Order: sequence, then C-alpha cells, then structure tokens
Amino acid sequence: MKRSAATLKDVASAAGVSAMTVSKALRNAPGVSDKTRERVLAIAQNIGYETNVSASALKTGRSGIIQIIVNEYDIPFYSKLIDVMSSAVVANGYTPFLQQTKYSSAALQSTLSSSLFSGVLSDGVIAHASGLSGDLFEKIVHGKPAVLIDSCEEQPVVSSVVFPNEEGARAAVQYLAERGCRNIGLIGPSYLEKKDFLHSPSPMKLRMRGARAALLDLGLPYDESTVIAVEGMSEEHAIDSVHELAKSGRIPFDGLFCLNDSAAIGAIRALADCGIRVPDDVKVIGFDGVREGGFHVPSLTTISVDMQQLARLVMLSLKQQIDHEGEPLTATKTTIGFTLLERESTQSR
Amino acid sequence: MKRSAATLKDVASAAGVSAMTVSKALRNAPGVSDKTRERVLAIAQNIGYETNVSASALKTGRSGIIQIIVNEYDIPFYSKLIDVMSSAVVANGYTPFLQQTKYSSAALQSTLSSSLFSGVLSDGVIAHASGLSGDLFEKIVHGKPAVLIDSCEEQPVVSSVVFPNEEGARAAVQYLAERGCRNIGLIGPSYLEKKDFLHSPSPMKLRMRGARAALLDLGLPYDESTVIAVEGMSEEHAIDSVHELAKSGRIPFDGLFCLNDSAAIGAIRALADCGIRVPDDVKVIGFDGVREGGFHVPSLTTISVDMQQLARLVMLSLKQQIDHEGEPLTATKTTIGFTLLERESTQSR
DNA sequence: CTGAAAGCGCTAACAA
DNA sequence: TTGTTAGCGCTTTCAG
Repeated sequence: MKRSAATLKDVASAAGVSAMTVSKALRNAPGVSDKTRERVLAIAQNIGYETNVSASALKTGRSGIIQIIVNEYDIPFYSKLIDVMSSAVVANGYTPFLQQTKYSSAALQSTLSSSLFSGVLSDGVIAHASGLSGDLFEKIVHGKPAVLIDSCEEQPVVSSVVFPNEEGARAAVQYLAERGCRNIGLIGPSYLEKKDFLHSPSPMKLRMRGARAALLDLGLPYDESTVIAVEGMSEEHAIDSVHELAKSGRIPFDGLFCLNDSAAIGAIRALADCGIRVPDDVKVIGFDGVREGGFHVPSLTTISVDMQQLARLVMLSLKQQIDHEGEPLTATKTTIGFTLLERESTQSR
Repeated sequence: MKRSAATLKDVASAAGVSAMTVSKALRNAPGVSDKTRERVLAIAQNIGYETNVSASALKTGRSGIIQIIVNEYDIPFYSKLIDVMSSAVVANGYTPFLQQTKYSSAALQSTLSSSLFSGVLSDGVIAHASGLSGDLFEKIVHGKPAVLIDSCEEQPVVSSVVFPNEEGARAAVQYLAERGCRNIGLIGPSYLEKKDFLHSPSPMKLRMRGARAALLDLGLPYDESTVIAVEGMSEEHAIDSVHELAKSGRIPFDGLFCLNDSAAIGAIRALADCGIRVPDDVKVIGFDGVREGGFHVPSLTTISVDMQQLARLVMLSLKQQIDHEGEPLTATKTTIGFTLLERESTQSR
C-alpha cells in the first residue's frame, strides 16, 4: 500500500485516459461518456483514490467547508446546537468544521483569523453570537457568507436567525401564573429596568424583558428582589446564586423562570440542597429545551425552541448567500418558533 | 476592502520584498533579518493577510489538522470528550476537525474516505472506537498517525488509549457491596457468561466482565436476572428497560451498577417513575464521570475516568507518530486512571 | 540575507 | 467525448 496518496494521474494512467477525464468523471461533470465514467470510478475506488481537498480548494476557491462556531462543546445547549447544525450542513452537501471559543472574544478572533482557518478555507460561517458584536464578526468574516444564531442587534450587519426570546419568556411567566404562582422569581444575569432594555440587546436581556412585561401585565411584582442574579448561565452559577440567597433567608418564590435550562437545572439542584421541593414548593420552568431536561427528577418544563427550524433557516440563508457570492444581499433576521414543553417541574399536586 | 484575500505577493509588493521573503518571515523560518521580518509582519497584519491553508498544505503535505471522530455530539460523554480532546489538540498547536458518525459504520467510512476529508487534509486522526474494528480503521486511515480511544482489541493494529473498564467496574461493584448492597443489578447491553468474554472485547463487555468478577469474588449472585439488558447505552434505553422490568414485577435490587452514566441517569429517572427512591431503596453508581452527573437529584456516584490524562496520552502518542512519519512504530495500548466519585446516589441514610 | 524557478494536485478554458 | 495548457498560492531548492 503506497504511503503517499494516489493522485488523479495515477488513476488516469491506470485507466488509460487523461487526468482531466478522471477529474470530470469523479465530479460527475459533463463531457465524459457513461462508459468511461464507470470504468474510471471503478478504478479510482479500486486503488483507493481520494481527492485532495487542498488542491481542489486552491484551484476552485471553494472547499465545501462550513465553519460552525460556538462557545463551548460540553454544555447541553451547545452540544445540541452543534449536533443539529452539523447534521444540517452535512445534509446540504457541505462539510461542517466546528470550533469552540471558550467564551474568549480574543480566542474567537484568533480562531477566525488565525493562520489556520482564516476565512480562506471555509465557504461560509455559522456562529452562535454570544459575546460577539455583529460588527466585529463582519469584519472578521470579510463578507463571506455567514449567519449568526441568536444575535439580537437591532440593525444586523450579518443575517441571523434568532430565538423567540421575548415571546418565549412571556409565555413562561404567564404559564407559571396560570399554574397559580404569585411570587415569581427570575434567574438571569441581573435585574434590569426599563431603560436597560433600550440598548445593545442580547438574548438574556430580551428574555428578561419578556418576563418583566409578563409580570407587569399580570399585576405581579418586578423589582430587584424578583431576580436572582447569576454570573453566568451555567448550572454551577445558578447553584451558587441560589445557595447564596438561601443563606440570607427564605427563598421567597413559588415559581421560578430560569432564563435557560442549565440555570433551571442548577436551580432545582440547589433548591434540593435547601430542602425545597420542586414542584411542590416552587415550580420551575426553563428555556431552550435541551435533551437532558427530560431525564431529571423532576423532569424540566421548558420553552423548547424549534432547533430543526433553526437549522433549516440557517442553511437557507447561508445557501442564498453562497449562490449570490457575487454581491451584497441585505442582512435578514428571522425568528424561530417554540413550544411550551410541560413536564414535572411545574406540575400541580 | 478587497473581497479576495490578500496573498503573499500582495504583502511582498507592499513591503518591497519578494514573496519568498514574506513567506519565510511569516513562518519564522531562518534566512530573514530581524528588521525585514518585523516590517513584513507589520505590513501583513495591516493588510489583513492570512495564509492560505490549501496552498500551504498542498505544497508541504501538512495541514496542521487533526481529525476527531466520535459517534454523536449531543451525548454527555461525547460532548465532554470532544471538549477535552479539542482543547488538547489546540494546546499542541494543531487544529481540531470534528466529525460525528451517528453510529453508522457506513457513515464513518464515508466520513473518513469521502471526497472531502479523506485522509488527505488531516495530519492525524483521533477516534472513539465504538463499533469500529481497529482493522477497518487502519485500512481507512492508511497508516497516517492515528490513536483510538477505548478500542479494546487484544492485538491492536493502531495505538489506543483505553478506559479502566474492568478495574473500574470491579471497583463500582465492590463499592456497592461495601455500602451494604446484597442484591446488585447491572445495566448493560446483555447478560454475558464466561465464554462470552473470550472474543472481541468491547468497553461494555469489559465492564460487564469486571462487574461479574467482583460479584463472584464477593459471593454474590451473577446470573441472567442480574442484568437489566438495554438496547443501547443512552438514557432512553435505560428508561425503557427499567420500565419494562418494573412492569413484570418488583425491581429486585438494592444496588445498581450502570455501565455508563447515561444509563445510570436513565435508570434513576425510571426508578422515580416507579416510586423507587435512590439511594434509599436502591443505590446507583455509574461510569464515566460526565458533567451532568453532579447536577442531578440525587447527584450521581460514578467511576470518573481521568479525561485529562486521556487527552495527554492521546496527544503524546499522536505526536510520536507524526514525528516518526517515516515508518511503523508498533501500536501501543495505554490505560488511563479513574477515581470513584462519591455522591448522593449511593449515600446511606 | 534575499530572490528566482519549479511544482505540489487539481480544474477552467480551450483545442482536438 | 477527450486531452492539453496554464495557474491557483504557497514553499523547497538553489543561485545571487
């Protein structure tokens, strides 16, 4: 077995044709007789020929690779996201190329513009936008086809598909109220007043805004004591904040809307530490619809976003951009749907 | 801003030197004065030059890319694995390229030898071996540097780093016994007798073997009724099997060793459905040490494998192979360590 | 220390 | 339908 890979020439001489013919045959390009094509394919298969992406990409300027950039792989939300998005990319005939930034904007930049994986190799970029201005992104991506996921800029520079943050949050709070909760707490980055929502929106801000609006509509209180502030949206952060609150007195809530599922899972865990029962004492609802939510005890009620739709819309936008590689195409912004997934964490007993 | 990326030539003419000099300067290759190098670097930075991987890979035959192949991203074990392995690859100066096979051996093959991502682009391969014979793998990889994770072949063709499957399983069962369990059940693919362990070992077989040995050593029963057979090692499968068993009578166990954490999480969930309390009625221990285990109620006691060590050993082996690119280097097989992480699911009350 | 020439493997454009 | 030519952007080799 040859160590160095077989080239088009090798196949060509084995088949008694030119390299060009082999190239066409393998790519199903026109200009080759069926008979020749079949023979070439068989021979290529036989000697284990594999096309050299580097060469082909160098020549054509297209690699067939789509970058998918997220913050971190080992987080339920992201592992689901990369699964769904990778599958969609593959289904569309492209090769997904994953990268995690570990939340470092610097890392992201170097990731995007590092000596490797510059924009040069990939034909397009899909990124979950967290902690990344569309502006910066655009600069990095240089106008190559790109779609942001859940980037909430009012004036998008790059097309994005966003989550139903406000609507979903509203629905979550309304649902808790319908289930009889009167002291509804929120777990999110921080307490925000009306004016805080005016600038630089982010997914969590929008969820907070939706929750706030719902509370006010319902005539329920929304003030500093409504929000359990967390330093991050992970399970650990939620656990810390809930423990902290419990230490300084009783948990004053009978309902808790956690701005994402990880926070909800952390909250349930921390409440258990305090001897508080979910849903008996406090009902808990999350946001996202991660896989793990269904396996917990109690299972987690959540605003489940439609990830399949997300994948479809992202690919649609990306392909449009790739087809119009020539020029602009104004940035679009589409919102995906959600369903309220009722499970045990909000059941009445 | 130019649409097409800047090339070496562009930088060269901007700097008033030859492309060759720029190339050397950027790669820190010898043969350029410090002064020239600095100037070139500044200019390259300025006009946003990024080296074209395709071209460089085409010329040198090295891309700096390491493939990482797993079954599925959205599974706690794998999301952790890809996180750890990607980070290790990056830390070693390579670029990780992730792929999921979705358990299809066919998909894996096409993944490995598809028109894209043939062996041509990547400099090495790291794969979690499940459902993949080392043989097949070797054929696909063609002798390029590769390391398998948890491939249990007796006569490894490709180097691998394996989990402490037997030892860990032994420890898990012994631990349950020490905690007072006398009716210990196992959740795994199927009941296996002594002779079944002789051929084609797999991680789950080895865990079953270790568990069996521990049970027999302890004078505890190991027979068909000891094993709750599952069709797969996911939460869903475990839930199904436990429900099934519950339907046909009482769950006869006071201790349950689940061959991985996902099965354990599923089991706890299903037991809750049956009104069986963990750890009060049944103590449960898992295997792997996934992130999620700590957030469940009860939190999951588990055999936590040393993933950092795994990453280190995999990279070590891979780099050795890359350095000896010339020739063979006999396949090695290294086992990583574990710790028994005690948590609530096995607590005595 | 610097630059010119050649070619990695492939494919667009054209010629036969 | 098939083959020839040229060159993508880079780097190895060797000359200046």
